[in-house]
Amino acid sequence: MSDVSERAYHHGRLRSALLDAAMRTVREGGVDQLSLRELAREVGVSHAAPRRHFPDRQALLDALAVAGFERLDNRLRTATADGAEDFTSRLKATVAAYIRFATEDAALLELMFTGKHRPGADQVMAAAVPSFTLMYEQIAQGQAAGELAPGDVEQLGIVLFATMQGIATLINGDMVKPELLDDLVDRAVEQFVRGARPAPPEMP
Amino acid sequence: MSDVSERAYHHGRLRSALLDAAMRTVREGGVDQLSLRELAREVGVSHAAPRRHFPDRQALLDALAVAGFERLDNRLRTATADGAEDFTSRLKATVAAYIRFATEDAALLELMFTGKHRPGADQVMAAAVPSFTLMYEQIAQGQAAGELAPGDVEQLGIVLFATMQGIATLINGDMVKPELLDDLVDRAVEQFVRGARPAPPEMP
DNA sequence: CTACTCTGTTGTCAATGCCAACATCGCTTA
DNA sequence: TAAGCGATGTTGGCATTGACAACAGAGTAG
Repeated sequence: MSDVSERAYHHGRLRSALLDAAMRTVREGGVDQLSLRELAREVGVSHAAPRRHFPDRQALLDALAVAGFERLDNRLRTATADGAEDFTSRLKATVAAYIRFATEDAALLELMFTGKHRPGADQVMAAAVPSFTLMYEQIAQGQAAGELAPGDVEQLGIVLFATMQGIATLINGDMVKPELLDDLVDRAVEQFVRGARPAPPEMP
Repeated sequence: MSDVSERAYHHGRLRSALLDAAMRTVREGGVDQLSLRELAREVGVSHAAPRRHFPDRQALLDALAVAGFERLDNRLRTATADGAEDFTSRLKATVAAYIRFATEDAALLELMFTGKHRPGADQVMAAAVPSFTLMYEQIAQGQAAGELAPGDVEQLGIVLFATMQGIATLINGDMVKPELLDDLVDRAVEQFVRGARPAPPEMP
């Protein structure tokens, strides 16, 4: 308790302060921009202080990635919860939320998925699980509602997730004109649903 | 003319030698591993020599990305050409080739798509065009063959490309078990084709 | 032969990540 | 309460790196 901060020869909140500052830097300037020493300066500690909380730079990046996945998961879940009851609409809401996150926090997303997690980044992988699970759940619901054909939920979910991630990468990498984005998302979802829906179309 | 190298106070092939060595390093150790000075040492020139060919580190990375896209495009085209005549099979061959490239050269792929291209990386973007075009062509052929419904070729192609790229990212990021890969690719393609095929199924 | 331009070399600088030795705070325990 | 101790910061230092400036060799054109 005490947002007085500023003082405290032991700072008290160094770890989270570092994470906050790092998050800001990464969002603004990208991962390469991030320097432990500069970070220490911003927070007002000595250049070796961060070492007590993050053994090396990579550890900080991993922690950032984990935090990123938590934020992403929150975004996805609220978007999903707020979405319409209609299956496809809700799915679109989820995907749209993902893409929004991805474009707003491009550098963070890159950090999250990029192979920068050296072995031992189990935490990073684990942090991604909830969001994957959310996709699986949505797929399962779609199947239960008869909108999707029954089948391996995981595989389907991964394909959908991959498509989202891929679109984000393409947009962030300037390989696709941003104007196309909205249509692209709609189309991708529709196309996904159409490709996975039950076989027999109709029979009036 | 003269693979003698070793001598030549002016080396003669410095630029391509640097690119080769850099490509090797990136493939083996990742982008972060790449150091201009180390590179110069490997090639046997002074630490400032690379500067004559690449103004800064980023320029080297961009050049590497361009070279990467060229390699990717070659792989895709030979795979496509060698593929069966059947539309779906050929598409699968293309996608499989993409994924193979992506998993074998994970670090390179990352370099290619990652937003590391600061403004002015028109070359990088341009280098990606041929591969996108290949996808568009395939889509168009599928439509001509009646396997896909007519519609915007670009949007469809981008969705497919994104799906490939996304799967690659997920695999390279260890977010998906490698055992799933083959099934995943097959499923993704089939699902794509099913989702984009002409509406009226049959009418006996 | 001279001047000019590539291409490569030497020397230097500031910044960075990591490490070791030292300092300080707060909590535990006798 | 006081000694002790571990967690948290600090100072100083080292090797590496990317970038830059000044210089040198080598080929070329006049």
